[in-house]
Order: sequence, then C-alpha cells, then structure tokens
Amino acid sequence: MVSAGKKILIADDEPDILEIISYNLQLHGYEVITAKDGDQAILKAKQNQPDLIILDIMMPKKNGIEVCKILRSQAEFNETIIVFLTALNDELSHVKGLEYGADDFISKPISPKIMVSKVNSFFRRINKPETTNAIELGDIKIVPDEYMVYYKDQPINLAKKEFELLNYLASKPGRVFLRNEILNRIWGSEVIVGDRTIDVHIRKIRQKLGIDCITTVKGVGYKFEI
Amino acid sequence: MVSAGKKILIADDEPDILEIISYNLQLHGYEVITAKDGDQAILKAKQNQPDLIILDIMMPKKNGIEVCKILRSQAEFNETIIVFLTALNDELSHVKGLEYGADDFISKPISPKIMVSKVNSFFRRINKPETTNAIELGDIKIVPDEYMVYYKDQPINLAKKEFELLNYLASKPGRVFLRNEILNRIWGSEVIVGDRTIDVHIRKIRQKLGIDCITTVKGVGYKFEI
DNA sequence: TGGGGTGTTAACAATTTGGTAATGATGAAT
DNA sequence: ATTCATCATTACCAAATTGTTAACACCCCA
Repeated sequence: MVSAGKKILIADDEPDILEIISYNLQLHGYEVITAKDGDQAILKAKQNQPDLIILDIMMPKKNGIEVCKILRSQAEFNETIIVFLTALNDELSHVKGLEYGADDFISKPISPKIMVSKVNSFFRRINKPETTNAIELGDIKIVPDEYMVYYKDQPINLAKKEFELLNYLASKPGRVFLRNEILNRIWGSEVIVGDRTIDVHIRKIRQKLGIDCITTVKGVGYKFEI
Repeated sequence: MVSAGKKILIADDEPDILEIISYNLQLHGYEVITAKDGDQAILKAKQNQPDLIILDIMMPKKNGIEVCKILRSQAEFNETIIVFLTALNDELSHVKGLEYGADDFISKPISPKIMVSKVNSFFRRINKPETTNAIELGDIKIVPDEYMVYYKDQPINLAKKEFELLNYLASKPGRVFLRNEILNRIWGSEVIVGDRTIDVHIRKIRQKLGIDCITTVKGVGYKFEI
C-alpha cells in the first residue's frame, strides 16, 4: 500500500458516481471525503485538507471551475492536487480547467479501475522530485542550488524575486498559476503589493530570458511553457 | 561488504520504522544505533560517535532540526553526515534543514531497499574525498591539511576563518550558500555575529586571492565559481 | 610590555532590488 | 466599432543589501 493515509475529496452531484468511486478508492487504502455540490466541496476541503481534490465541472451551487478558482486563491491549497471530471469531448472545459489552476482532468465516463490507477499516478507524480533539484525544459535549465537559470547553457542572472517567480511557474509547466496563488507563494499572504508588481517582474524575466516562455492567461494568471 | 563497521544512528518515534530500517541496514553490515526522541538522539550520538545520523523531523522532546542544530554546533560532529527524514513535499523543512547543516534528505515513505541504497551512496560520497583531501579548481588549490590555499602554485596565507569560509564555499562549487548556512556552519548556531562580518571575511579572501572566484547572490548568499 | 596577526564591529558608500505610477496596448464583450 | 477591464511597458525612487574602510579588542608570543 504505497499511498496509505492520503485524503481525497470528490465532488459530484450524482450520488451513484460518488458512491462507486469512493468505494473503490477506499478499497485501495485512500481516505475519501465526498461533497455533492460546489459549496459543500469548498467547506469540506477546508475542514479536511485533502491531498487530492476531484471536481465535477457541472455541479449545483458552484461549478467545478469556480470551486477551483476559489480554493487556489488561498494559500493552504497551493500544494493540493486539483483535477476535474469532464464530459468526454468537452474540449472547452479541458482548456478552461487547466487555465483555472487545475493540475489535470479525468474524462467521464470512467471505470472505477482506471480511476484508481489515475489517482495512484497523481500521487506518484508528486513523489518524484526528490533527487534531481534542477528543472530542465527545452533549452531552459533552472538550478535552485545555484540560483541560476541557463538558456542554451548560457547563464542568465535573475534577481531573487525574479528567480523565485520563474522557478515557481516552472515547477508545473503548463499549469496556470492564479495571480493570488503567486502572491501567496512568492510574496507571502501578509504582504500587500500593488496589482502591477507581478507584471513588472514577469516582464523582467521575459526580457532577461529573451524568449517567450511565460504565457499570460488574461483574467487569471500566468503559466510557464516552452 | 564495502562499508563494514560504519555506525549509523537512526532517530524516529515510530518503533516499527526503527525496527524495519535497522534490521535492513544491519543485514548490509552496518552497525545501527536507534533513538526514539530528540534528547536520546543527542545522547547516543555523543556516546557512539556514529558516521551517519538519520533524523526524523517530527519527534518528541526535540525535533530533528533542533537536534541537528545542536550537534552541528559541536566540533566533534563537524564531519558526521546528517540527513533528515521528511514528509514528501515539506519544502519548509528542506530549507530549514539546509540552513542548519543537513547533508541531505530522505522522503517518507521509503522502502527499506531504497533506504539501504541511499545509505550506501552517502558513504560512497564521503569515502571519495578522503584520499584526495585537497580541492583543486582551475588555478586554485585548497589544501585543508595545511590550512593553505595556492593560486597558480603560489601559496596564499589565509587566516583560519577565511580559510574555513573559502573551503566551505568551494566544497560545492556553483552552489549558493545562504548567509544563514554559512553562519551556522562556520560560526556555529549559538554564536551571534553582526551582519557585516561575513562580508568582511569575503572581502579579505577576494583581496588576498586577487581573483574573483566568489560571487554574491544578492538577498541570498555567496557561491564559489572559477 | 609591546607588536603582529586575527576576528569583529561601526560607519558610510555603492549597488542592486523591488515596488509604483503613469501611460500605452490588447482583447473580449457589448 | 466602442467600451471596459486587464495587461505591458517604461521610467523613476525608496528601501534593502552588500562593499569598503578603518578602528577596536583580543590573543599569543617574544
């Protein structure tokens, strides 16, 4: 039992789905909490601090995307894995989901067996980064030990905040980080800085790197991609 | 059996973990001492002078970081390898740990097999520079035995603190050492010195060496590069 | 007792940085 | 096409950080 003790919150408005999924996850040693609408999901997330949150997109009260956006803007859920349940060919939700701070999505309908293996893989993915400290993506290498970034092996000198910001965004390439998330993580939740501060730092990073690896998602935040 | 006779101290408050890990390490020829809380860890460390100390972060009496801090402030544990057992994505402990002189981290949960191979690698890492005590980088040679540094074979006389500081930075070229790390390692965690002390020593080293091999990373620390 | 080397501190200079305001784009919604 | 919110860009300034110098206390040894 590799992932013993991990807590999972599932939010969906269909009781049948909740039951069959939670039963199967429990069989595999996970602790499961369920919620039947968006408001309940937020409440239970705060109460239980789960390691993984699975959100159906279509839910009463608040839909999955709203829930995700709300949770992600709070510091306590920065590290939580959040994934969406979406209808099979709902491309729009897929895109939207990732752009609101989700880590991944799962297409419905899905068999319990596949669900369990997907969940396992989420936790495995998190277990990875322990040996190799450096992130290497395309021509960009980020080495936290050296506080240094390399582009095509050319060292690039970033200031502390710039480095921390880039390193944070690059920790999950493709995933969009909300402005609030970034503020919480890089500046800390007590510090208050103006709206444009993030932009300016992003600008400086873009300028120094010379390449466009940080994408703006308007109204939401930024993401790192090659 | 390469590492016969090496002594390992493991401190953890869960008897099961202690037992399974120590059993497996003993199988591989290590001598294992166990401790079930922070105070006991310190006591047994002094009694047995182990070569490697594995500290769980969360322990009764004193936590792993406190233990590390105390041990590192005593000269007899300068050379001892100290590693932490941490929860998976416990960034904070990692940072704290490094500041107080930890050599590495092991993430929980961990299988006995991986634990043994990690332990082996610690000793391999340490066994290496026992033969060649001197560090040689570019035109700079650092000889701890003589407390002496050579630049292009010209001897350069550094004072004790200066030498220790340079030697510490040069132990991992390229890696940034936080000011706190440096203070804890060179001055010891109980000594309190002013803000400018490090700078002055750095300056003296730069002056005496005549070349620019120490880079400032503002807001972070210093690193040694050729 | 006095001199050289060492470690530390204080005071000030120099530098870098982080943040903001002002203004100019941009793009989605109407 | 226009509006409005949002983001990009630039230049500027204050604060944080580090560099530098000189002075001081200390210790060891002659």
